Amino acid sequence: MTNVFDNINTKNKEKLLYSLEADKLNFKANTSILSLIKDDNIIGIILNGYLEIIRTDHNANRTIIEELYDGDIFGTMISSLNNNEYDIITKEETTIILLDYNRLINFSENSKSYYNEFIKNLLQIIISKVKEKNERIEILTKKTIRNKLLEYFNITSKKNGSRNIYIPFNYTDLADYLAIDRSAMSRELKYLKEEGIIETKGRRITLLYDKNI
Amino acid sequence: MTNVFDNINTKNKEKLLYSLEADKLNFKANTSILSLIKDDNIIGIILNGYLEIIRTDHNANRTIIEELYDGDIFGTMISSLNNNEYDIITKEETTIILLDYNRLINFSENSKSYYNEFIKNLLQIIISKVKEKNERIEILTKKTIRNKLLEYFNITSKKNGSRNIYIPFNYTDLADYLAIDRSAMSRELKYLKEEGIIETKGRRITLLYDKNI
DNA sequence: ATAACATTGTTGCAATTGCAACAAATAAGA
DNA sequence: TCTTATTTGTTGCAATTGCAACAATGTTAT
Repeated sequence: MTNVFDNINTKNKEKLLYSLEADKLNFKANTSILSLIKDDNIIGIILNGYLEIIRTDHNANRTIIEELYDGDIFGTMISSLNNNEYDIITKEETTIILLDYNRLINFSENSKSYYNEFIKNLLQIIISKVKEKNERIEILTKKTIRNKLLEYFNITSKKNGSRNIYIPFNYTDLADYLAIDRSAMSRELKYLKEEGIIETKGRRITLLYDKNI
Repeated sequence: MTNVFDNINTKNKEKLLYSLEADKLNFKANTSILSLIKDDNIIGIILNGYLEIIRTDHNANRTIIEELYDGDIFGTMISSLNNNEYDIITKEETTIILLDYNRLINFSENSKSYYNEFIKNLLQIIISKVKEKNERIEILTKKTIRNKLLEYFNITSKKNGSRNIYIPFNYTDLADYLAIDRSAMSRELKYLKEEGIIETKGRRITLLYDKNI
């Protein structure tokens, strides 16, 4: 995974942050930092630490939407955080910096190589986010639970180059990711197993069907 | 809308394309150019003309997924085109250029200002695509047709700063965008009208409810 | 103007889904 | 280890949805 500071040495990193007038902020674990990035033009960058984007639904069920680590970026520009169901929380002591996107783009010292590296890294990170979002949309546009599951399996399987999939979250969160009811998903997984289409063992799923259905 | 060549003069544009070894290609109207961008690393740019990303479902119904004009970009990196339901078609005579993303990122003459402007423009365009995709995901994760419609209305209304919405596509395509059955959507719109929640006149919809529901 | 085509509206019906409630199995904490 | 909390499995049932089929309306081309 690309880090925004890849190919930028420590000295240049400091220079860059100084000239961008970036705010560097440190937080204890379990602090909400949502209010800091409500402005659409703010881009946050994790210098070190760990953040989660969380959704709390009307039943007070909390689900993890995204996990963010060193060098990752966040903001309303990148993830939808407008909705009052979302929050963004430090999970350990975390240092972030906040940038104004317009200032970044209109930066006067734009011939500096470290600046241009930084922009390129941003581009890389954002492109990978676009890809993730495309995948999710591809899944969400399927009309039945079965087809959502199979699309998810196909994408994951292709990405890993294996017909064995290890689900990176628990089944409750998977249902949330697929935007379907957990118990209905559980039922559908049972059918898929009974029909010999998949096999499961905990969070490991094996696809038994030929190619992509 | 940002164009990839904003702030780059014609001479530098030519230089840039030359040094990036970009292929410039011209097509008549109604030509499929999908095969040219199957490679994940290819970014296409429209120099002039007009493209559509089309989906043809199993019933041979065709829907427009995206419309792309001068200075816009496309590729599997940006829109999901893997699925064999998709195609990308010129709708008039169109000139495009194809870039290799890795070559672009590892470009040796990376101190040239036009190169860095170009990267910045790419970043801008891609960020706006991320936003669109976030919106769509926000809608698609709603569980009922009614909530999908209302979420779509809220987002559009907020974007336009008006409680009058003009739908930019026909109702058939709207259903497709929301990933719901058209006739079921039609029924739900009828209920919303009957309950005094919205009013419609052709593709103009007026929201009658307080704030966002 | 009229035919041919495309979009929108409508409805019955079957299939799918969400919801609720609870049991069983796992994991985490004291 | 024992207790508590979380996750997973299961099922009946009602609500929602997709599907199909067709009518009505609107659009385009000749």
